[in-house]
Amino acid sequence: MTYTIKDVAKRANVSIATVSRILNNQPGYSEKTKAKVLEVIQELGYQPNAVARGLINRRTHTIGILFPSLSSLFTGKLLSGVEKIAHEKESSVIACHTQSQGLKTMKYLQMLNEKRIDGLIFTSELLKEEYYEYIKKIDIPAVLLATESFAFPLPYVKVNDHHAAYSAVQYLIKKGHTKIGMISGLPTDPIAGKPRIQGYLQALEDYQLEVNKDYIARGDGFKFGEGKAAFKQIMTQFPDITAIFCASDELAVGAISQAYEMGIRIPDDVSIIGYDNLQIAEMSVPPLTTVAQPLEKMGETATHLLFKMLEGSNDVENKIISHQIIERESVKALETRDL
Amino acid sequence: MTYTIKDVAKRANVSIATVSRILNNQPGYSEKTKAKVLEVIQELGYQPNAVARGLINRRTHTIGILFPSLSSLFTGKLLSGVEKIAHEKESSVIACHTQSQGLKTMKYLQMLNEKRIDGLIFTSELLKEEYYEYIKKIDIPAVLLATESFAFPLPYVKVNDHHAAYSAVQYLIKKGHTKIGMISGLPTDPIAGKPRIQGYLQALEDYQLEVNKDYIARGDGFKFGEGKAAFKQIMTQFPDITAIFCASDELAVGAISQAYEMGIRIPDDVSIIGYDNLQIAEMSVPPLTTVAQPLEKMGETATHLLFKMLEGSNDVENKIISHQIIERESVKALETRDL
DNA sequence: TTGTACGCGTTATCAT
DNA sequence: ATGATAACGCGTACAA
Repeated sequence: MTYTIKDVAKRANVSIATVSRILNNQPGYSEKTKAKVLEVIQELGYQPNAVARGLINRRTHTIGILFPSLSSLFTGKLLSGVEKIAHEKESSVIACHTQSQGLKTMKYLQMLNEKRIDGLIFTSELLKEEYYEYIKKIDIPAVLLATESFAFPLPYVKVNDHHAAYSAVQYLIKKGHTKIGMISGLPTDPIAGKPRIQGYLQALEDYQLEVNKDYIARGDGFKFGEGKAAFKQIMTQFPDITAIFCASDELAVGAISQAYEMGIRIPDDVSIIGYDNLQIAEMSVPPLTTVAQPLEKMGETATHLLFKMLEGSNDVENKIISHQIIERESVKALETRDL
Repeated sequence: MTYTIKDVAKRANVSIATVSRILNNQPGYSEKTKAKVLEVIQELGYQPNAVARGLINRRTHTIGILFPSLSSLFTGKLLSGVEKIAHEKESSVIACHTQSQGLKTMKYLQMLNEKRIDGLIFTSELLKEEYYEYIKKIDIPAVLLATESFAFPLPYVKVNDHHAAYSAVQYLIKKGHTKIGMISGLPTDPIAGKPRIQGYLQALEDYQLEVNKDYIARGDGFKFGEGKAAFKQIMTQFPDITAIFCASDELAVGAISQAYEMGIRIPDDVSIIGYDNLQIAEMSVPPLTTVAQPLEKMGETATHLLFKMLEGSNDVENKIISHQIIERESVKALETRDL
């Protein structure tokens, strides 16, 4: 049996209005009736119906979050941060899995709209016009997480990919490397592809190192298998490369794995630096040096931002989260250079 | 602007009853009015309010899922499978993060109850009496995923841990190993601790191998760091051990990592077999041989089971999912034995 | 301090 | 084939 506010009212010999007031601690009752009502609530184990509340308050205390993949190593941390803050704000989070498909994404957006979520977090991929138009049409607060949009004005929280990539390559250079390759994502990916490639290029230029476009092996994504393939390709073509910047930790671990198969020693023969600092970074053999995105913190920040919007704040600003080099053992110093 | 059924009705010159009928394709209108109404719906971009629907239908098309951790490698796959089926069933899933804390868990349970979720999935940890009593009290369909309860009658889906552990050790034995250690979780953990230890013990016994309780190094959990520590301990104490069964892939990868630090070669000096088959298993160097739990499939199965319960089916049965040895490169054959 | 009654957006029952 | 209208469980103006 699940009780309603009416049951409580009847049993406590008061009106539902009084019960409601007590529940929402608004003024208008004596301490005595309050005590009585609370007692009855306790007794019955009454729990307010959030659905009814949502209907009348126009607030469901639920937010939605869209991920291209739910099972990637990346997603967990993000979700964890988001859920943490949402929970602090008395809200819950509906996790959706778009598989990067436009159709699925639109369906999820619709479903979330029908459920009247309070706000939306969109993660890790490009915001298509179709999505933006819909979000705008249903007029719901939304923030971008681990992605950004150049075309549409939605606030975002992410690291500066260009800068982070630059830092990684700079680190390699300061360790004395001069022949530096890269395993990248798709250059057509404006979020995680191109900016990292450009950061890499920029660093080489700034330090007057040879830039050879063929030093960049492109994966179709950021996955392990692609890292393996790319490493093989790059190392057979340019065996004199001494260090590689990988655009993701999965790519980097793939490279390490491939190196092992090829009998190439990391970091003795070639140094590897990754990007992300996922759990696998510390678990790899050797442990992976990488530039960290603080994913959990990013999730928290995005959620704080979203709630600020919900509370009607007007100073919603994009947040660039600072990245950081995590030194482990996959990079070897050559003759060190002072720069 | 977000429209209601009233707006549609007015604009189409029909009653809200008719609109509702069309929306739920129930009989009682002409093709002509149907067309007209659909047209208006299109025009306005009307989307039914699921909150109002939930209130009257007593069905929210939302299920809740409780995880001890949201960011573990384990969780993602499980969630992915659950979400997939839920989505097929036109439902969404609220992900909760209990941190294995009783208080938090109870709070989540309450919140989910207030939101009037249709069903609940409880994962990866022991179902306390308090939880069960509450679930029973609010009278909501629930299934256990990657865990089971000996004390309380909730259906579960998981692999047979005892059997899976047995298989792993048997595999080692068939590869010719006779001095086999184990890195385990807590023996007091009735779900993932004890059964795996007993499976290990049983296999040794069945094949008349020496069982030495000290060959078991206990972690406080199943994490990477614990794997490292346990490996160090076990190998310094018993350097003649040739193979180790690890109760999780994280533990196994920790062992491999530690081996690397100690200059012990895997699998040449010692063989390692893991448990889970997470993504890290294929990524490790060398790639990890392990006994696979099909996590995604388990998530799917649990969700199917839950929906069966929702639909009032009475043949809800526990599902034991079959495990499977995934051969990779972390186990070396000694003189092979025919057994 | 307290209660009545309307409305939130639907579905469903009963008329017509 | 269609329309009024009463729920669903709650919050809140208004009245008392």
